[in-house]
Amino acid sequence: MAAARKPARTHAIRRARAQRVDEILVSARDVFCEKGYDAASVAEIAARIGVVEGLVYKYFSTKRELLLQVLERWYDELFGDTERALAGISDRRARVRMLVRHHLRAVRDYPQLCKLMFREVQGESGYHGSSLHARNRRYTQYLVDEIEAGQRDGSFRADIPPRLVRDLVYGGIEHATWHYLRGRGSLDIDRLAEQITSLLCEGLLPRAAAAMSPVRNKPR
Amino acid sequence: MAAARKPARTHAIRRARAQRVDEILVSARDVFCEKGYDAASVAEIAARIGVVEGLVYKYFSTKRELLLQVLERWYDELFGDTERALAGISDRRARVRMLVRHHLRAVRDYPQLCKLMFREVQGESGYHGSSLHARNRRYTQYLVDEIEAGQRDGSFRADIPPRLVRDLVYGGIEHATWHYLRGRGSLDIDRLAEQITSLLCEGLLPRAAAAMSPVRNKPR
Amino acid sequence: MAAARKPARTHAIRRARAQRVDEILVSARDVFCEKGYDAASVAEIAARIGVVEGLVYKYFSTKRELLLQVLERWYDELFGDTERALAGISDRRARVRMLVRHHLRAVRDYPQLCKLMFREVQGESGYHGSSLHARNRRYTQYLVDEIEAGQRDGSFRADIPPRLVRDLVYGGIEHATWHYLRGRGSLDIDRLAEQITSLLCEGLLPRAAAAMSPVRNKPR
Amino acid sequence: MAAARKPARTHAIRRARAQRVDEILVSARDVFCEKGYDAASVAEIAARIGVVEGLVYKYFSTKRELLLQVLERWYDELFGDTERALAGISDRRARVRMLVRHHLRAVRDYPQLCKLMFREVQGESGYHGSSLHARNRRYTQYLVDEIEAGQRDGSFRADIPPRLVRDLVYGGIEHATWHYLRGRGSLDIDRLAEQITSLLCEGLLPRAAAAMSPVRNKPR
DNA sequence: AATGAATGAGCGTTCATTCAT
DNA sequence: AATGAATGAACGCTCATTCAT
Repeated sequence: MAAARKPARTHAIRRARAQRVDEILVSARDVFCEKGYDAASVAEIAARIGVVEGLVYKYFSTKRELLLQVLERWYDELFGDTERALAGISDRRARVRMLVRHHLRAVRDYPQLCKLMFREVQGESGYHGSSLHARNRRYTQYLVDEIEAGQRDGSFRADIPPRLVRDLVYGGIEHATWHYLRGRGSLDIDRLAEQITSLLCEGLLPRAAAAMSPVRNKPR
Repeated sequence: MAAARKPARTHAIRRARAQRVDEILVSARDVFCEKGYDAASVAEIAARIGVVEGLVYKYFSTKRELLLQVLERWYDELFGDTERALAGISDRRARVRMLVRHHLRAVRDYPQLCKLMFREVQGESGYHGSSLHARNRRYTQYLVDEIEAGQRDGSFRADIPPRLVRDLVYGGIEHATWHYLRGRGSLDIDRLAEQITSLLCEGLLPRAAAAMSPVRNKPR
Repeated sequence: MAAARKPARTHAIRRARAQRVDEILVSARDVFCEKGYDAASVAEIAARIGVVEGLVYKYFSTKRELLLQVLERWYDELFGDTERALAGISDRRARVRMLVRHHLRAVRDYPQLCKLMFREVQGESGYHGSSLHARNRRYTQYLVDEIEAGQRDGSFRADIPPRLVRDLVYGGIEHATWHYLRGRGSLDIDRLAEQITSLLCEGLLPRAAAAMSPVRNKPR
Repeated sequence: MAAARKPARTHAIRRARAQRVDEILVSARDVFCEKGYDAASVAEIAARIGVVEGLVYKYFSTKRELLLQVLERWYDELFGDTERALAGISDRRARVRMLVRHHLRAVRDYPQLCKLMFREVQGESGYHGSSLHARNRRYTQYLVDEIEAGQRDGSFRADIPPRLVRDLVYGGIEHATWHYLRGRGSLDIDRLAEQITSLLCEGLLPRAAAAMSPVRNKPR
């Protein structure tokens, strides 16, 4: 009888375990977002879900591991969103705008997670080649792919490295969001997405088109 | 009552106040850059110049004050460079390129100082209105001024907020530098400056000109 | 980012929370009494019970909190003693003598706790209205009540503020104990209690009685 | 010529030295009073008179020495005041009242100096037998002498140790002043002096007089 | 699976004191 | 006589991590 029940029990345990992991990750995300990595304490992460510090270490070997998994989960959510959003859009510029818009939304919703990525994880030893790194590359690759495709079919000029465009977009959004969030204005995502897309896409027009109206500087 | 403190015995080489302050600031800049603010310890900053922790506090009231002054010095150096570089250039696009180029150089030399500004200082209470804030505004204002002047004389389209351009430039450079420094390629500052300038300036062309050649997306 | 902390290896004997709290409070009381508040170090309080500094902070948020709780416990012990001692005594003078006697004993046993109250706690911001303040009021009120009752029923003169009597008793005992403890004589509590009581109660005779035999000073 | 000037110069130097000592002691008294001993820093004491920490150590070997000398000076001032005040008063009770009144004034004017004596100095090793101890004994002896004289000539009962009276007075005043200073009421020195004197002196009536009207306690 | 007592290393900061100049 | 640079030993407090129960 005991043998017969085993699979069910194992399954239940596995489910319980998964739930705990979820709980902890949600709590960790909240605390990391509110306080940043250093100021967040494992004690608080545990306390918020009514458990004890030690238990967290049953599921995650270190505080850092916890941070990494929080961020991995976040990327995994973003992937789904992004792919659903791109589906059915074929116009290049519209696709770019959609990617920009999605990232803006992501940053608005969890600005701190972005910060954590950039502040605490990237560039630390061990990041390069990690599964988080892979997710980050995959995430930003959507935009790079779009630019490259445009360059291949001639709708974008080819003398700008696609990765530079990616950096301007993600770096720019980081700064822009920061300023808006801390500043007086609210963040108008659609407007901002259009402005960024417009600015970059028109800058990316092939020279032939751009050459027709060179920048003429007035004397100062 | 506090226990009586015991006397000092051996002394490091005496230095004039200003020299020590300089030494400490240089050491602090190095350590902050290598480890970030939190992980940097005042003890290490002191040890690197063969001095005892307490002495640092004779010249700087807190660790944070030390960070702030490191950053202020950095800005002060940048101002001189920037103004010398702009002098004598009147062509708008050349001025923009120069600003981009200078910032690229600054970030390449001390990529972490940017990060410190962005991560540790901006948005913390007390930053707004501080002399560091003033320096930061002044520094980033160079570019904003250039864009606004272009918008006023009609050489730049007016439907893009100048501050967005600034954010794309500074945020983008931060990401680009970061990627290049950590990645495989070396950083070709002149080339990168030209690419960024070209991309943005052409994206900033007045609509009338741009409207003549709308982006036509090829089907994927 | 903070450097990773290294693990613990050897552990002191585990104790139930309440027991540890007790142990710590006893140790704290001893060290505070021996050295005073400032010179007492949390490290020593911990070391005396074979425990590490940090553990103290698991149970008490600050050193000051520790002091406060030591004093609260002391008052709580005193209340029990005092009330048991007063029960069944109805003679006013006997009640006063009992209160004096009890305080003398308290001060003899822990002369420094009085001092700590008076020096470190009273008059500090946050004391007024605290639970320690409440205990202090309750404790000294016993005597004030007795004096007031005597004034109401005419057995004590009414032109002396009861609080002055209280101050003379508690302040006087503090000094007297101090001198005796540090001086040559031992502290004969019963005798001293009788002397103080006699001195004050007879000084509290209604004017009518005292007026009959005014103090006649001999010329010097 | 140089030889001839020597005495004058020596004298000038001695004067200058004495002035410095005075300056430092005044500054030290102020800072000790404002902050207490531990919280006072030698740096601040020096800064207030526009000199440098090191100079203080030219004149006083330690911070503690500074405290001791501040207190000695204070006692020396009090002696003069007290003796001038007592001169010409022969009535015993009036003399007691005057002593009480003078101490009340001293405590009102420099309550912190009293505190320092009691908190930081008395009972510390080295106090016993020190010149400060001598001054303290001399100061409180005035009152003890008065009581003893009264006991000798029969105007005070002899079964109360004069030192107990002294402790009640000085301890009581400490508490009373503390309460009044921190409390709502202002300190009416003359009234308080009269109340204390009256309470104690009438309590000190020879048994014969007091025995005529024993305290009759009403049943509670 | 969960608890929670315990560790230990570290950090920012203060300050009495010394001594070269 | 005066300066002020430098020391060094604490101290209060925090927290990731371990492990007995």
